[in-house]
Amino acid sequence: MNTLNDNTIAIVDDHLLFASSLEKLINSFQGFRVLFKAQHGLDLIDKLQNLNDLPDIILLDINMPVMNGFETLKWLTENHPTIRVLSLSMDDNEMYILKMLKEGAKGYFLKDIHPKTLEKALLEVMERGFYYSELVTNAMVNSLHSDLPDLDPEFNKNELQFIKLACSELTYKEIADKMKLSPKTVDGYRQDIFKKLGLRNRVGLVMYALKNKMINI
Amino acid sequence: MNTLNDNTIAIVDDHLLFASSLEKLINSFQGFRVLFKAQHGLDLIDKLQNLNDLPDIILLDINMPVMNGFETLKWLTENHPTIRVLSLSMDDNEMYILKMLKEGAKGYFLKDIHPKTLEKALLEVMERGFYYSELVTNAMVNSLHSDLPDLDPEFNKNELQFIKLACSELTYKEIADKMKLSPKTVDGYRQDIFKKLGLRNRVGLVMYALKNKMINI
DNA sequence: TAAAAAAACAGGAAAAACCCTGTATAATCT
DNA sequence: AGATTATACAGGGTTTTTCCTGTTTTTTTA
Repeated sequence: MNTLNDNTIAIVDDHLLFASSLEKLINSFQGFRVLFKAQHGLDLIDKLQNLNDLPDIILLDINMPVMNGFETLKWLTENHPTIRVLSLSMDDNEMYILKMLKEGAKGYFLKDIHPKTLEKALLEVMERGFYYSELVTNAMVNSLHSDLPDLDPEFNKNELQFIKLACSELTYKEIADKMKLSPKTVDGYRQDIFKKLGLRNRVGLVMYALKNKMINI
Repeated sequence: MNTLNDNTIAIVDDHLLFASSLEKLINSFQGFRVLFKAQHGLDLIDKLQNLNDLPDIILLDINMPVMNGFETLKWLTENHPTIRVLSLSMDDNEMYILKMLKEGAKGYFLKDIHPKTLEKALLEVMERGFYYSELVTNAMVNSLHSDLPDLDPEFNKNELQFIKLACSELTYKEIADKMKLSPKTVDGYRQDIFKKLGLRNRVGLVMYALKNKMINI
């Protein structure tokens, strides 16, 4: 085991138990070694800046506190475009997959894959630069013939707050009170958002917000 | 390392990568060794019946396909009450914690705990029979002064189907059509369920269903 | 099989959600 | 400064949801 020539890996995941365990697994792969672990995006940025050694590959979780996988990936492609980022999530949500690929991820895996698959993927990413599982290619193909609504619509602060409050049992009138706005204004937000996202009613909005992790359960 | 006297552990988790990694971690703990892994409850039952050796401890995930953690724990307490079951989840949802403890779990951990904590917990469970983290004791204390609605209300088939459909963009009339029932009957379901769960409106029902994993996002 | 319980269904009414169109005001740009 | 654009807000109507109180029908149980 030539430690010097090993490909180095960083793990970014808030589940310490998972990260620590995965570290052991990866260190048991020939030719790979975990350089460091981080709990979330900010932690990663901090560690990248205080270390003089960059990892070859970053395994990046999506759901994390403080700074999530999307934001982190965006930062990485801007600041360290040479590092290959593989997304490692529990969610097979197609929107997630497409969003991460669009941002420049070199692969997307579910946490239920077999260790051997991960090993193969790591090797392939080092050789070819990417690894697209069937999950990923399917998502890409599907995205071609289904016209999904706007992949990443923008919401301003008020709209975001409205969406959060709309996912509670508050009536729109109560939401308007909380936001110190007229009920009519709030109704305007609702209408704009419904049109932007192609929704029929409030339940659709709640499901949308959940799918896109705009709120936590 | 006396393999014969090691305490044995079974891991039940559908995330193969996590399970395999955790296995390596636990095998590195002194005095513990992973006997086998299962992907979900049914798989566990199968393996318990085909092996002549029972594990001392089972680490049980909650969110799993086929047979989830709640159902699995119920089966275990009925069929193998001597096995100590520790719940290992990503959700700090208080309802989850209480439900699992009520069913007889000897502990409840989040996946973001430190490996050392897990090791300590495993040791303590073997010595004292249980390990209650701060998370768990807090949940228990809170449950004393807040009168949560019915911890585990029962729903019949129609109610369950109604709840699932209510989490979509369908109107109640459309739901009634789908269920081949009168809209008034469906409205009766709604009213009963709202009262049973203390809900104000449909969004509340959607959030309830999500918190209790009655539907998937 | 008669009584009790549960499930299906109704009438009717108030509240909330939904939808369209239009105006005043504030912010931004040329 | 004047034009453009975005934001806040209104009027007013339709649909859906929510809620209350019943009756009829079916199923369960004694």
